[in-house]
Amino acid sequence: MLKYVLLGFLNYGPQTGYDIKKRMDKSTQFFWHARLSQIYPTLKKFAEQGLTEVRVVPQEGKPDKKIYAITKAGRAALTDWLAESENELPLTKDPVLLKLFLSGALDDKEMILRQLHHQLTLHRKRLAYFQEETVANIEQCINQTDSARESIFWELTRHYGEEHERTYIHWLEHAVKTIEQKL
Amino acid sequence: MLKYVLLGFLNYGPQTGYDIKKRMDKSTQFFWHARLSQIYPTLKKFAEQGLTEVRVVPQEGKPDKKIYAITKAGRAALTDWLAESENELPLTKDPVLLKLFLSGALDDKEMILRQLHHQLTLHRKRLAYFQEETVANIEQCINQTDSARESIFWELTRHYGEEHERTYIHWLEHAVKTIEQKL
DNA sequence: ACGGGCATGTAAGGGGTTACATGATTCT
DNA sequence: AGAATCATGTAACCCCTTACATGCCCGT
Repeated sequence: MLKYVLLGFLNYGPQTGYDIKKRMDKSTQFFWHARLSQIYPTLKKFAEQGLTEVRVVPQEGKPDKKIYAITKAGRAALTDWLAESENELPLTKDPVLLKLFLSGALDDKEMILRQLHHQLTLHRKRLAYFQEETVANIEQCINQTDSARESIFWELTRHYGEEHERTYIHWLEHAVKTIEQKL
Repeated sequence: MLKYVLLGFLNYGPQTGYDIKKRMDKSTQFFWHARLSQIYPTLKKFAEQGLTEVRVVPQEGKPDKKIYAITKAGRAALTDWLAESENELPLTKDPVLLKLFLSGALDDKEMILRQLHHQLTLHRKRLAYFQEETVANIEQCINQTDSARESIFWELTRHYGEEHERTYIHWLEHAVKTIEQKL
């Protein structure tokens, strides 16, 4: 899967693995992410498969830059994958939900409430992130690269993030109330 | 992490790995899941660590039943873990969001809309599942095992599932409209 | 007759994380 | 003075999935 994410980013224009990582951290971070130690080897394989072409830019004091550009074959692989229908729902693993589910094993209701309040803080921060930083990132990207068409999709996924966080926060507030009253 | 999930289920009462798997499929399935091929080896290690005690019930035509019971040490390990605060937000990987984010690479808007409609079908089914099957499962479990206290937590996580699906569906509907209009 | 439930496991491989390695420049 | 940014990678390890292996009983 990472394969296609990388092709997807290369489709915006030629860039290095390091560049892709930075962009990922600012955009797909919350529904897709990867480390450099996974990105570099994956990119390396692309050349063999004819999905990309590489230009090496020598540098001093740093490793040489490897600028990857997507090929026709690469673009074809990407669009094929995008067109495939997704038949499985994503199987999230959420330790917080899991802990709450199993919290019958805890006698101390204050402990559970502390956990939930802590989560509220984290999710409120992330909601703010989607409402501020992400909006700014998208705007900046539109200005720099003239990508009105793409921006529709970026905004849609950003909006999902915002709505998701809002729902999570409401639910946490509801959970706090329920536990305070019923436990 | 699976370690604690298994301890959590064993805390409801002694049972086999097969039993745990069945219960998991009916309850935590959507925020935590595992295969039998992972559950069995993990349970096996517990005995060595003194977290469980095993009773072997001979059977014919089937492998002998191994009924695991949690020990004091096991319960302590479980409650310690439950009390630990979660500092990371769960990093979901959602291929649908990812594809939509990268859909600028597709010229054919109908393809994108088809994908979204397909997702709507899947999520509506799952919403119904949370509203029907899960409710029934919880009720059945309360009747069978006298677990009013635990049921508060089960209902809270079920409720999360319902709200999450509702939000996802609303967002998909919004995405469909946006693409129909703006693309 | 065939599929599903019961009940246990092993082995191979894929995907991902963590740790290690290098080294100049720029910001705080 | 120390951290962050730039820029690449390798190696060990862990978690998880997929495939394989066995075999009876029950329902349709």
